Amino acid sequence: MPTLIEARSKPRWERRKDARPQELLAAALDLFVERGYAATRLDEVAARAGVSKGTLYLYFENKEELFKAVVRENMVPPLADAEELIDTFEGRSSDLLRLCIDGWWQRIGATKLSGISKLMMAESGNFPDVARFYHEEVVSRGGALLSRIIERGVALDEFRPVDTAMATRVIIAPMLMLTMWRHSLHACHLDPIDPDAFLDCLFDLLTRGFETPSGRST
Amino acid sequence: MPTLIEARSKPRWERRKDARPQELLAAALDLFVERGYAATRLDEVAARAGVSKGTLYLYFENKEELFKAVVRENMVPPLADAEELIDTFEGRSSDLLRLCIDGWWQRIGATKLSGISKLMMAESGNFPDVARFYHEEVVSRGGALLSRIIERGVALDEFRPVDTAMATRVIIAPMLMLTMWRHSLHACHLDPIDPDAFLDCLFDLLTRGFETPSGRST
DNA sequence: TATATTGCTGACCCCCCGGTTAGTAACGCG
DNA sequence: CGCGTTACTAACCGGGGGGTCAGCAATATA
Repeated sequence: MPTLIEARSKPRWERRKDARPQELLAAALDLFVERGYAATRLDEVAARAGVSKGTLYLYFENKEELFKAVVRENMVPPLADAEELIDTFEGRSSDLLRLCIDGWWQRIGATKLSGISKLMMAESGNFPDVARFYHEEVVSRGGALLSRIIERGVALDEFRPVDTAMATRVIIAPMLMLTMWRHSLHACHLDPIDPDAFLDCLFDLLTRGFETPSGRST
Repeated sequence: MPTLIEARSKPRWERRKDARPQELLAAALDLFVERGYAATRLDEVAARAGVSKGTLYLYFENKEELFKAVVRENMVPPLADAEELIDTFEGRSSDLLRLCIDGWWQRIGATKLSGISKLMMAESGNFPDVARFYHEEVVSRGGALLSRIIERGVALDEFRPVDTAMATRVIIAPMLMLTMWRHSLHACHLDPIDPDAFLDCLFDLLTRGFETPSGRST
């Protein structure tokens, strides 16, 4: 209950047209990650951003467009950076692979952004339009990125020749799975897992599996 | 619109107390897998089982109990069989591992049952009670099962000594991930994947990664 | 055929949520 | 200070879904 003085000094709300979109996107990211796509209430997104639901609709057409904006804002930039890295990297392919895995972990896996991957795996079936968008913007680009690393390794005779598409998936699977665990059972304090140890174990397994019979790459 | 004759010969509904639970469970399994937990409508479950929603509530307390019954009916028996197999198996541990992976694929991974795993990964965060139940009944038992195989391999000097808990997860992750793909993006006709090739690739990687320096296990 | 039993129905309650809009209050400008 | 513009709010709408229950109709029994 505001006193008369507070009521005079502070308006009930402010006009901050420029700041709203970012604040709404941040609130939306938090809630999409916490609850998933379907379970996120736009009322709540607006409230967390300090505005009413009506305001949200001034800046975003609907729930789906809000989600797309969240993805574009957060998931796409790291991908672009990784593409840049691969273009310019000089050195052993296994080092490049490790660099990308660690980079992914630091910028996505370990952050709340990983919740977006989990959300898409979980709900894409119920929202095919969103799924298609996410596949184009994120999945296919991320996959292409890993494939290039493997092909680079094979071309330079650092990796034995493998089915690139399949190897890509075998690498991605445990990484995505790690985030799934952290966002599902792990979130209920069940089955805690040490991410660094897991990634070490994975990378160890991969280098042993990919290395050419002739020369060790680690 | 039933004619008079049809109306006379066929009652509008039948009393089939014994058959209802199974039919409801089958319908529920289908819909939980198709849509997920939250998005499954009990009206629709009842309709698919050929009864009204009220009838569903005669046989199951509520949505959560219905889901638990589906899990108990479908997921638990295969686990019990696998435990039996491990108890009695005599032979190389890598063969036992492959047997269990293939068995899982045939009885769960390749069937709609895999949708239950996917569903739990996707929604356990929003339904902690269900998550706890699923963890106790399925996750912990399945993990223990794999751990026993690895420990057996290490004890018989077939596998190099590894962190059992971590190795268990590294094995399970791609398997679960395979089912996730099949139920999410794959369901939208994006990124098709060949499961057998994927499992072969995984098993190949695992045997290379686990084998002792001294003797090959394949 | 008459009666008792009970498996089953379908309408109903109540809350929730995506999306809309009439009106209001903050603020720039003269 | 007063006025016009507009960013913002709050109340509202419509459809949907979990859960309930009074009553009915299918069967068992005689």
